[in-house]
Amino acid sequence: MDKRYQPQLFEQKIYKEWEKKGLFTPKVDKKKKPFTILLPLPNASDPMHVGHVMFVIEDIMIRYHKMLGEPTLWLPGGDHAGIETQFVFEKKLAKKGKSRFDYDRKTLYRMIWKFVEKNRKLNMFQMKELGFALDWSRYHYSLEPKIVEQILATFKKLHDDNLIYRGERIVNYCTYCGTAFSDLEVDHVEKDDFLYYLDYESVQIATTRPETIFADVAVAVNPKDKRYKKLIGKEATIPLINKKVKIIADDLVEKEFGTGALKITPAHDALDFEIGQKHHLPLITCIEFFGKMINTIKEIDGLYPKQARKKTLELLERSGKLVKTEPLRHTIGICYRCKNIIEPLPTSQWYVKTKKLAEPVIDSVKSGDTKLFPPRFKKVYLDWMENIRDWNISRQIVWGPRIPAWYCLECNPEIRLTFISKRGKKVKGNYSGIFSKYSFKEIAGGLQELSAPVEAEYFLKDKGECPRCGGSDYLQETDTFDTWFLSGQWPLTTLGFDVKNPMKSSEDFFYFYPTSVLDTLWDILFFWVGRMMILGFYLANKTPFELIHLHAKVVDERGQKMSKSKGNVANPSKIVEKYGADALRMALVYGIAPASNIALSEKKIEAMRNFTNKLWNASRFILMNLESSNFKLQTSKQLLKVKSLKNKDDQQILAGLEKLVEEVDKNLKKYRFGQALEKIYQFFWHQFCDDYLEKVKERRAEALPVLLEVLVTCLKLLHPFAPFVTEAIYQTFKVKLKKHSLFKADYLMVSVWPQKDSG
RNA sequence: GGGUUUGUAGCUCAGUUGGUUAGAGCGCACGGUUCACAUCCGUGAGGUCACAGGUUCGAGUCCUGUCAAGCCCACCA
Repeated sequence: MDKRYQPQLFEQKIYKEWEKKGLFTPKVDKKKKPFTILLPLPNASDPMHVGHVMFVIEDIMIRYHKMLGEPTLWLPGGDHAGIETQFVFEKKLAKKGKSRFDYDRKTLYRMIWKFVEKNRKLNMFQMKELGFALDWSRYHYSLEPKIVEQILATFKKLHDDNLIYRGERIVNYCTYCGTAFSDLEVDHVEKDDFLYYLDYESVQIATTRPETIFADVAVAVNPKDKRYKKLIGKEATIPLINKKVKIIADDLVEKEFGTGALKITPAHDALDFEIGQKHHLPLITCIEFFGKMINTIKEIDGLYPKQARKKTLELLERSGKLVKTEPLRHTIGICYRCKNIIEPLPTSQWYVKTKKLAEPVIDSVKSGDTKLFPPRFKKVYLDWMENIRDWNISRQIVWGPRIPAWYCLECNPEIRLTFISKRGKKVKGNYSGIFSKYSFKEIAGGLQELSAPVEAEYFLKDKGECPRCGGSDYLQETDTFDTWFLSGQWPLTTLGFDVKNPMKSSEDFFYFYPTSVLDTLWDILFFWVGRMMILGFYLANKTPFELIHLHAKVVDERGQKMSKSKGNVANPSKIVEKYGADALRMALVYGIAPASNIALSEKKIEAMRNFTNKLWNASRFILMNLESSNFKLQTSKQLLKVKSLKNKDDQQILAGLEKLVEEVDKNLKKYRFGQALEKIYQFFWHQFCDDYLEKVKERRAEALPVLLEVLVTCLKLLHPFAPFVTEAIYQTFKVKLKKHSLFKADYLMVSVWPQKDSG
């Protein structure tokens, strides 16, 4: 053995061997209950970052259960990650001076596909690099045909069950990304802004968005507000355009805020939209989808809202309608991806009715059929489920499967189309306005986007003709599915569930579903876990997992979240290269409490690297003694039964070992991985090396059985945390002690977990 | 506004159901090259466990309040 442990010499070699021997693939034994975890599928848009290394917690559980002799499956996958990926790709395009608008959707899709394939392979390599005991023979990708086929069937089923509808309402629209977002995808930030008091003649209103006055359709006051009682039903006048609107009463209006009178702009504010619906007010738009002003006045039209605000204020001031300006700190919604301000806009989107679907989920969590760890998340999870809103599943991007609905253009002439013509010219307009100039083939070939009015008729099956008029000029919806619609069915699709005919699902499904543990970052508890449960119950009538285990976020030394923009993202491959995978793995686990943030520092990784070296050298010491003594290497009969040893030190260390086994076991069962590792570290380094090993130097030969017993037991306990170095040492010993009972298993990875009474 | 978590050594954090002198890693001080390891070994300094009350024979650990920080949720224009 070398003087130092050099991970580079062993890691890849050992991983390949494990893989070759099929150790990652569970042996299905119907008499035994399997232990199953689905890997939270990494986004194929990006290489993995250090946060992903937290999957090591899953690896620890998997390896532990494998050593307990359970059929153990850890199923890997890759996610096409719709918006995320398209966003990353568009940034790449931008560097080349291009944008998504330069390509028709087929071309763009193909380009992204190619880009993603590269990253998918990189992701797989990185997971192997970290030693993850994933069953690669069951790997799935969210865009593979079988998976997509299933999720389309789910859409159909939801539709047949009347749980899908199209709705026109205010959505969170990012004019930069060009798509709507669900409420979950909107970040909120505090911003110092101003509150402007405007003179509407009969009444004064206060607003932060003076540029939207052109789309006002009413002014609302609280019915209990004495100041305005007399004005209800009267009129107010919008400045600059001198338009008269009604003053209405609604208790959603806060009396205390501003003047207590609220201008109602249903097209550009969610609250206003709600009030507008209630009072049957019209919808006037003054900001279009690319973020520019329309339907205003000639000084403003065509400007972006920011400039428009400035200009509007200027004009208001000049006309004496700007009464006063107050500073105001409030929160605004921004796009979680590009950080631009979210524009609430009215659009038609596809929704899933979620209220009913959430009921069995709530029951399951309440009754404890599905548990959460740490348990404190139960409350917030239930809270979200109980107040769930309908789920907008449509996204206006190309990257992902399109919603399987078709529109006949003849039957829906008001459909708005955007496409690139044969001559490479971008064309926009309603079908009714352009059908005479462009053939259907030309439109379909260069199609970028279509936008159908909410009342448009669609059909679900691509039959070859419109079921209504029999025509063949129809186009598929260009909206794609929200990524979570696909990954929300991950436990079902990857295990071979058959949506159309559940009884015909694959054997894997019946054996492994529900899975044992779902471990993930709490960031996506609602995004992902919530949807998986909803769809799991809806389709399979069972929870997808028995336990939801939430792990922590990795932050830098100063407690800052790792993000690219901060430039503090650590590259796991680089760390592995420098310190070894085991060191990185242990650095993320050692001394952490469940679901609290983890500050990763280079010092800590170094400390863990030193620990792997300590293991290595203690082993080297034992091996050297083994070789220099008269120890018969090939037989186990020569060994004394460790239990019969009389020496006090021996007894003490063995008692300590027994206690350690018990404690590690207890901690692992309670998901206290940090504690478990700390216990092993302390025992091995200080009790075993510093103390016992030093003491027995004078009677090495005699102590050999004890040394071996303690070493192998520690290797086993440590294996889930540091699989490589432990396996490397085990193999080194195995070569010398082939027949020894401690080295029966071909690989430490599949050896038997230490039992309490084994000493 | 509602919810939730955290506040323990210079730094990053453990401390499981309340039980003897409160722990680790890193850092710091001093001392060690002997045949496992300088990625090492030994010795040591350093904490009124945020603050104030309470329960208890006994509290870092349970309860109440205060202060501070973080996170999540929410339609304050």
